[in-house]
Amino acid sequence: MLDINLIREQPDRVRKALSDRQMDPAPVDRILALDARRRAILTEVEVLKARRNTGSKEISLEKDAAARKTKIEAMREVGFNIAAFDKEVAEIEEELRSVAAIIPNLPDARTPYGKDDSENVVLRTVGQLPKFDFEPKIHWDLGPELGILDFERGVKITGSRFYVLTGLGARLQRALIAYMLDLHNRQGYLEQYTPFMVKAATLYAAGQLPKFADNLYHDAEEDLWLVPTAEVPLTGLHMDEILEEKQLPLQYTAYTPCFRREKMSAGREVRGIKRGHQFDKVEMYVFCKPEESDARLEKMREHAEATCTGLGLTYRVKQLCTGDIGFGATMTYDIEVWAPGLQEWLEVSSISNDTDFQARRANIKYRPADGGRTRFVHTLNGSGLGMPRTLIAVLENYQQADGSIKIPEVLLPWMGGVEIIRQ
RNA sequence: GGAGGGAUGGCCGAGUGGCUUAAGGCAACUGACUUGAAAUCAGUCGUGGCCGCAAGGUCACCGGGGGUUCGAAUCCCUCUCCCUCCGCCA
Repeated sequence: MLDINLIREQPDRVRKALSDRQMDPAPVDRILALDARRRAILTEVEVLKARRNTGSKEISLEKDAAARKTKIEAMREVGFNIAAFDKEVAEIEEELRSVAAIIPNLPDARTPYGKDDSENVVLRTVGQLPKFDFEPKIHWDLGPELGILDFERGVKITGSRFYVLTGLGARLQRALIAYMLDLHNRQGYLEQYTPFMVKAATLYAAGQLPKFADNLYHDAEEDLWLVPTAEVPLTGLHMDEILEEKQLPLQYTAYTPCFRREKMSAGREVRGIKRGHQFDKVEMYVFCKPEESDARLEKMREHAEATCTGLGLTYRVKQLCTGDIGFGATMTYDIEVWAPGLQEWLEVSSISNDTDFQARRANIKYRPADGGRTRFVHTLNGSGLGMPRTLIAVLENYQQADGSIKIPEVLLPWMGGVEIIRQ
């Protein structure tokens, strides 16, 4: 949610942001019209309400029955007018909310212009592309051959795009999750275990609703939604709270499964475990003071990079362009790891500064230590790496000529003595 | 799932139709007294909208939404959450 004052005072800036994001700027004009009408009515109706307040008080003091009756009649008339205005204001505010709810955040000035993901900018590549003295296999061959990845049974019990990790495959993923959570704990993030189902208000707060309802799983009977990312419950933790400045920054990490209904075209990118309706992820999330969010974004990027470095994976850092940054984001870094089997870069992490966008929707403020007016906090989110893709990278990078997988050293503490996954 | 009881400011807690612009207490902050602190005294002490350069004015908010009324924290309907008991249950 943008500040209505900002839209009112700098509509051209908002229009430009929308067109930079390849969106229609027309809603800005609708908002301006609704806002002007709303304020005009408010000034009128408030005069009436003030009159009603004093009038009602006079009635309570009026001893003469006839005079009392006259006054009540007059006030009844005022009441009708108030009700009519109130109704109109309510309608305007509802439309204002629904239009404003689909306006994305303003891209940061440093976010490069670009029409879509093809214009994202590679900032740097860390590590060398690994060389193999054999033809590296793709994870969808490696996994089943080792008996740690079972596509057929996933399809049998649930359907297309679902798979089962078996034995050391499941354990390897659990090791990755534990490794990331422990690393983020050391980096200063407080671990959270949250519900995986949330109510609509929580999704709205994080910016997922109303715009992305199509991508979410919803239980109609209980009116609960499955989380598409831990970012949603983590944002919700402090909904409708006023924090003290000394509490900030609040840094959280959480593991959750993520559920996404996105319509995926059959035949394209369907193979393997790269993209599914259910995947696991460890997330980082920060609530901080506005003046700190710039620096926190860089810190969080470093923390995500450390995850890759620890695993010994070659990766590159991209800066997303205006046409590709997320709905609530002002600036976003993506981290992609190299998958030598697939021969492609896999997006495993996305780190964004949402500034006060989510905080407005979630109504999360803080009280400055000097006692000044409350202000909205800034929020940042970043994947500590998405699981199936990281798993792909580990399998494909650590494969050996005989088809076995060497376990990365940082994962050994959770592998129960297993150092190599063999057939 | 069934029966009953609740939800008031940071916290506790009064308040069942109009001198309530929500009593009182605690906590916090400011000042006075004090060498300093404690105690005491005085004051301040919620969030947001609208108008205004400002000072200030005004409106709304007593879990959410709706209704009755000239007037609602208070009455009615409804939803959510919490507590007690019963049932079921990993």
